[in-house]
Amino acid sequence: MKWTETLIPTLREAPSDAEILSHKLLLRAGLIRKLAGGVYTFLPLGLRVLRKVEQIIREEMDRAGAIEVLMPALQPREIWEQTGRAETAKGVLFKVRDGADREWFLSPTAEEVITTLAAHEISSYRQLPRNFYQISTKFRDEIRPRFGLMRAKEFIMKDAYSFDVSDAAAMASYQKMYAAYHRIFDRCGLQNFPVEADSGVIGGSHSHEFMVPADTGENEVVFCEACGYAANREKATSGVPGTAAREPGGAPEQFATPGVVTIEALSREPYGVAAHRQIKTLVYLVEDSPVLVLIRGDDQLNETKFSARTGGLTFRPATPEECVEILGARPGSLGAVRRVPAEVRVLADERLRGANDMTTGANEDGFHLRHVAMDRDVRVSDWFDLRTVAAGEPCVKCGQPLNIRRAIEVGHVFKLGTKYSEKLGASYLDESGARRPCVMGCYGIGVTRTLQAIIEQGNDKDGIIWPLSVAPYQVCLTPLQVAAGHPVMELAETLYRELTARGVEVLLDDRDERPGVKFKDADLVGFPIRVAIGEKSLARGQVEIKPRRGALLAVDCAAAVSGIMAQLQPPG
RNA sequence: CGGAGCGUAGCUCAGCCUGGCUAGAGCACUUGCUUUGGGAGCAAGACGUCGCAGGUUCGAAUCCUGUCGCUCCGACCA
Repeated sequence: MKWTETLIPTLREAPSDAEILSHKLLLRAGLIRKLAGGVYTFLPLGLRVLRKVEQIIREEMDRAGAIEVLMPALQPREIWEQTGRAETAKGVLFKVRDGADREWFLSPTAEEVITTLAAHEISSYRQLPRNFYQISTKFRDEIRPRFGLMRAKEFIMKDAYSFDVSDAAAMASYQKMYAAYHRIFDRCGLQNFPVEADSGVIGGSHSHEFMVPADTGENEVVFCEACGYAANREKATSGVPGTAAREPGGAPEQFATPGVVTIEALSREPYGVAAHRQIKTLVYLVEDSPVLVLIRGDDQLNETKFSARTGGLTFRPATPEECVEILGARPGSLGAVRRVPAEVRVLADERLRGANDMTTGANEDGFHLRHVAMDRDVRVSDWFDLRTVAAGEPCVKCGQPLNIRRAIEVGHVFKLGTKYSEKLGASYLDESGARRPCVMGCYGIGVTRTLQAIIEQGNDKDGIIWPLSVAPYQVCLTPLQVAAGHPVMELAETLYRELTARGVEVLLDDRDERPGVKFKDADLVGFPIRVAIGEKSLARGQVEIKPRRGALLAVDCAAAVSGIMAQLQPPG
C-alpha cells in the first residue's frame, strides 16, 4: 500500500478529549476517530491491527477446538425475560423498537442466543462437548464510556460458550480456554496474567480475569510474588489474623462521646479506642430491606463481596435519615448491640469472630458502648468475608506480604453451570436416556480493548511500538525522494515489489514530505521496521534498516531484501 | 445519576473576569518560489452561525437562564 493512496491522518497534537496515553496515540497515529462518546470509527491502520488481533484469537480458538458462528446483534426481548436478565442487566441494555412496536435488545453478550440455539440443536451426549464462539460488535450502554476503546458503548468482543455433559467435563473446557487465552495474549505481545475474579451478575461459580498490568487500568489486582496467588481486589482474601480475645471486661457499658462520629475521632484522646478494637456498623438497603454490616474499625467494606453475599439486585447505603428510622441514631453512633429490629439482617465480617472488649455505637446519638463481645452481645445472622484486602497483608496461601497493582482486564473466563441451560431448555439425553441440562462456561475477550492495551504497554516518547504479530504493516519504506523515475524512488518501488512478493506487509511512504516528517510519522505509527532510502546512503550503495526498537543498520542495496527478511524473523 | 470542568477554524489554544471597531495565533490545508536525512522558510489564499435557544443591553464570544455535547472524579462495569 502507498501512503498517499490510503488514509493515515496523523496528528501532531492529541485532541484534548483524550486523557490516557494509549488513547492519544490511537488518535494521533490515525488509527481511530471518535464519532460520539464511546463510539469510534476504525480507520485503515486501526482496522488492520484489529483484524490481526482477531485472527490470532480465531486461530487459537480453533486450535482449542472451538467452532466459529455469528449470532445476531438484534435479540428479541423474550429470551432475556426467560433468563431474568431483562431486569438484572437493564442498566447496560440498548433497547430498540421496530415498526410494530416490538422491543429488541442490541447484544451486549449472547448467553441467551447461544443457549437457545443449543436447546434446539443439541439433544444427545454424543454431540458434547461443544464450544461455540463469535467475534462481533457488542453494545453496552455504559454509564460512563472512557479512555477511548477501553470502555466504549460499542466495541468488538470475542465471546465463546461451552456446553458439557458434566461439571468435570465443563472444568476441562474451562481449562482449555484458560490455556488458549494465555497463548492469545502472549501472541499479542502482552504481559498478562490470570487472576481470581468475582462472577458478577452473570453468575456462576468459578471465574478468572486475564489482566494486563498498566497504571491506567481500571482494576486493582492483589498478588503474591512468592507463591503466585493473584486475585481481583474485589474478590481477594488475605491471611490477616483475627481479632485477639481479651480478658472479659464485663457487660457492655454506655459512655458519652459527644460529637464523635468517626472511627478516627474515637481513637483519639480522651477516648483512645484503637481502630482495630472498634466495630464499624454500616447500614445498607438491599432491595429496600435494611441490612447491617459489621466490620472492624480498621477495615474497609468490600461492596462486591457484600453484593455477592446478599444476592440482591440493587443495594445502596442508607441515608442518615433512614439510619435514624431503622436504628434510632445517625451514622457515627450506630451499633448492632441494642435496638436492632428483629427483622433486620446482620452480616459480620469474619475478622470480628470471637472478638470481645470491642467498642461500637450505642444507637443513641453521642454515645458508644464498650466491653462488647460479638458472641455474647450481637445477634449475627451470617458471618462472611466482607473486608477489602490491603497491601502488605500476608498472602492467604503462603503468608508472604501481598502487593497491589492496577491492570486492564482483557479477558474473562467463567464456569456458568446450568443457570442458562435450565432456563432456556438446553439439555441432552445421557447414555441411560435421562435428560440432563448442559453444563456451560462462557469466555470473553475484549478485542478492541486488547488492541488499546497493546498500545498502553508498547510505546515510547516517539509513539507506538507494535509487536510484529499485530503491526498494521511490518515494514514502512521511506524513500526521501519520491519523484517518479528518481533512483531513490525506483529502488523503493523495487523493494516494495520484492518484499510484497515474499508475503511481507509493506507500506510505501510516497508522500512528498521532508524526511523529518516521514521519520516522525513512522515512529508515531510504530511500524516494527522502517527502511530509509535516500541519496546519501544510496551514493554508498546502501539502504538503512531501522527497527522501531533497535539500532540502525546500513546494508548494501543488494542485501536489502534479505536484511529486512532477517529482521522479521521472531527472535531466538 | 451525584460532583467538577470545558464547548471559539480540521487540531491545539488565546480573547471572556472588567460587554464596544473587521474575532485572533500556531499547526494543518490551497497556490507560488526557495529548501530537502528527524515535524523547513518566505509570500499570497481559503477556512468561523464563537455548541444551540432564549434573555439582559444602544451593543453579547464575553453577563444571565435553559438546553445539548464532551472530559474528569464517583457510582456502574456479564
